[in-house]
Amino acid sequence: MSGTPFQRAVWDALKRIPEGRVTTYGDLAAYLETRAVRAVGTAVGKNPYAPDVPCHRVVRSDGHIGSYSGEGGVKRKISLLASEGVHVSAGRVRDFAEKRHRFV
DNA sequence: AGGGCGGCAGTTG
DNA sequence: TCAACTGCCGCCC
Repeated sequence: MSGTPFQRAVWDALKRIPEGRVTTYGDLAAYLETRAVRAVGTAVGKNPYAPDVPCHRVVRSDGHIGSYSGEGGVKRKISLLASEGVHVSAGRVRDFAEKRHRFV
């Protein structure tokens, strides 16, 4: 099981996000040249390579932490981000604009 | 500030 | 195989 081409494209994009940075589902969709933002979210959640593919570095376009279907849920997502220097308070990423990674 | 609809891949009946 | 529902969202009403 290695996922569909679409999922692999999403996961591959995730690996391009540097540590300590985050991106949004919208940016991900734009990078993949699709408007299927929800589909992107679904693909991210299906990621089977937990730590290797940093699915926790994907947040909402408004800076909110979003959701997390992996072990520990949102709590875990926040912990992982915190360990990289990305702090979350009140469900929001601090200095979101600065931490936001742009695919070039 | 809140709620609802929209576009798309995957999964399930 | 076909149709319908769901999902780590986003944007407009």
